[in-house]
Amino acid sequence: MKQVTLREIANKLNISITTVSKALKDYPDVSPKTKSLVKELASTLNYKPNAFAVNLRTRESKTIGLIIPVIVHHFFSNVIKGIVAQAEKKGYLVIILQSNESYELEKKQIDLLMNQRVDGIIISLANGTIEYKHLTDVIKANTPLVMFDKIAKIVNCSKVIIDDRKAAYDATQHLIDIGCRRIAHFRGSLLPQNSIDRFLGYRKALDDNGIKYDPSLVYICECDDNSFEEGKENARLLMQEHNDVDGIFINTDLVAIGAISEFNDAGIKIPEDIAIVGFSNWFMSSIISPTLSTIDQPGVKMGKAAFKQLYKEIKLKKRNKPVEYQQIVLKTKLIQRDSTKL
Amino acid sequence: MKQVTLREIANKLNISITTVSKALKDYPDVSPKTKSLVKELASTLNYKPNAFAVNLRTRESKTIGLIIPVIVHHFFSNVIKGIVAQAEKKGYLVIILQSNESYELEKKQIDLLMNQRVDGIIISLANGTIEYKHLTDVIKANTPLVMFDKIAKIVNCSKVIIDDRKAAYDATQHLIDIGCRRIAHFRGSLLPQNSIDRFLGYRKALDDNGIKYDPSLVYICECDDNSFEEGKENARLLMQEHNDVDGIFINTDLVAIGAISEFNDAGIKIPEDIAIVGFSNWFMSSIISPTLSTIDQPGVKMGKAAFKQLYKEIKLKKRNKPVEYQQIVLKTKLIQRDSTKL
DNA sequence: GGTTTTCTCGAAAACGTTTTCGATATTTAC
DNA sequence: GTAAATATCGAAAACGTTTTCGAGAAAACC
Repeated sequence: MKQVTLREIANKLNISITTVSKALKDYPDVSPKTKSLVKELASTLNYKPNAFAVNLRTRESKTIGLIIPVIVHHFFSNVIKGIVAQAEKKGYLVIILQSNESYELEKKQIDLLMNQRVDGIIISLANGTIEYKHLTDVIKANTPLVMFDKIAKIVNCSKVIIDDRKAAYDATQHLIDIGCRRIAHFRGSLLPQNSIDRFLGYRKALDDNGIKYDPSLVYICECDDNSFEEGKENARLLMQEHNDVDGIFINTDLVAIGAISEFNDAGIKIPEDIAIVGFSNWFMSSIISPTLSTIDQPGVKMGKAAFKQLYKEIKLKKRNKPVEYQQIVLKTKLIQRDSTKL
Repeated sequence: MKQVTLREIANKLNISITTVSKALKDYPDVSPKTKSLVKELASTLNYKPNAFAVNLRTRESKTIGLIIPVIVHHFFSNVIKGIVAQAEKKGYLVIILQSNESYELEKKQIDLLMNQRVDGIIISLANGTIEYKHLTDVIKANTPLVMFDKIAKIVNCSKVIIDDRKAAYDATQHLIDIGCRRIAHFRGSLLPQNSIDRFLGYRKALDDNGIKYDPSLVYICECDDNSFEEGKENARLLMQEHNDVDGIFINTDLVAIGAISEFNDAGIKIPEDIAIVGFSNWFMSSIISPTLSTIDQPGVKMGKAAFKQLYKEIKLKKRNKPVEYQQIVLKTKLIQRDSTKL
């Protein structure tokens, strides 16, 4: 039941702790004979180095922290999957925390992770986060930090994102390409940069095609737990207020699916009466009827890229080499399905 | 940039490290005066205890491990959320690993967590897991272990589950109650105990109501990534082979939604022609048309319960008190929606 | 006044590992 | 044969904390 230590092995072989340690790590100044003796005994005794001691001595824990706004979310859970998988490959473990979109919680969690002395932190910001001292503190403490998706441009660190503006532009352009001229937009809440950028992409596409921007065609939804209902609600409003709309670019697939459901019930034909493009390529969008055109937002890839960057910075920092922060922009692509097949 | 240590505080105040440590932890044998001096300096210097050193000394890391088959899954991500939230309340952090339904990976991950010396482990088994030595090893090593949902009955440890058999019984009974007499079952793959139990509950309900069990009415699906397609496929087969069926109990909501989609396309009316009950109460089941009756499987609650039990055992173990393993069975409930409203 | 109790404090060991540096023994070179 | 190079090992410090145990001083008791 007692754990096996270097000392134990050393005693049994009548050699020093030093030599045992070196033998196990293949130091050149240990003879092949003792090396094999040590290794054999270590494996029969099932020796496992005490991580606590190793951490203390080497000042690293082979552990990183991950803070995300919500865990139960198709995009974020894909990111988690990507990070965890990539980290495991490199021998790193991932501690997960959920900020619940709360700035206060996020601050506490950064603190928790720093106290735990994780080797690095990956974070996607809460909507409520508008100050960044807790993040710059991380950087000051020389702990690698990578932000993804919901980032703060001002903070000087590596970032992994998609080009929300371009993606939204593509989506809107697609609607225009198939003949839509009166295009509405269901956008996310005002705060996060992502929904602002998507809105800007939408406007830009209109401008570039000589379509006048009409603010009354933009509907806001909070995109929280009842996104589906918000989609229905906005669809209802839209039908009342603007029966001339022939296309909608919608911030999120779930909202789009709500809208589709409402239009289906109201007997409005998709895409003949109204064409729809969603965002994120949630797997339900290929299942709903009609299937939903959308922008593919590569969650797993994003997670992997975020960890890879963090890993690089951890390694550089360890060798006291300068790190240069990267802004990695992953490609999105439009996936055309029935909701825009005219 | 350098980290503040007890020694530093001690030197600045010309007292011993011991006294500083004691002062910060409110030991009774430190005078109020020095206590306040120490605390004040500690806070102005922004002292944070070195977790590595604390871990080494106290032999605990305030960290637990969690192994699940898949992260991107509505039920499991809810469990993660529950565990992470509850753990954070008690000052514990959670390391997450995904076994990918692979026994080999699961073994390695158990090893990883044990080497990391987590204070406890929560696990939901991979389908591929049929030997349990890696789990009994955990228990032998005196590390608290709690299994949930996909458990191994033989392994002697605490478990958090639902009564799959009863839940399936209730679902089937509900179909019978609303008048169904020829009831099919789309079950999960043969391996995991859960899908066996659900099948048994289905049979029992038939028996108790004097309905003859017909094996040809049971369809198998693997319930992996293309569950939706499996639901459609099974629905197609069912229509060909048994056009007299008037009700189906389906292992998983996503499969059920696939089936609904196929029936909708084929012009078969739900619930008039066929009534359907799903399983797990995925939020889409209240959104699909018609809305899907289902069994509510409380993921967040399960996560919380699992952590609470683990926490108890960690505390007991710390005091060298005997722990008695619990089998916690959470209540499920049938949620009636349109797919069974005749 | 002497003894006991109470208050404060600190020395030191311990947790288990890593790594530096020097010591000894052995080999090689000439 | 001696000198230099190489091969093999171990002592010891260090990482930063926690906790036991005892010491000394001050207060309380008789």
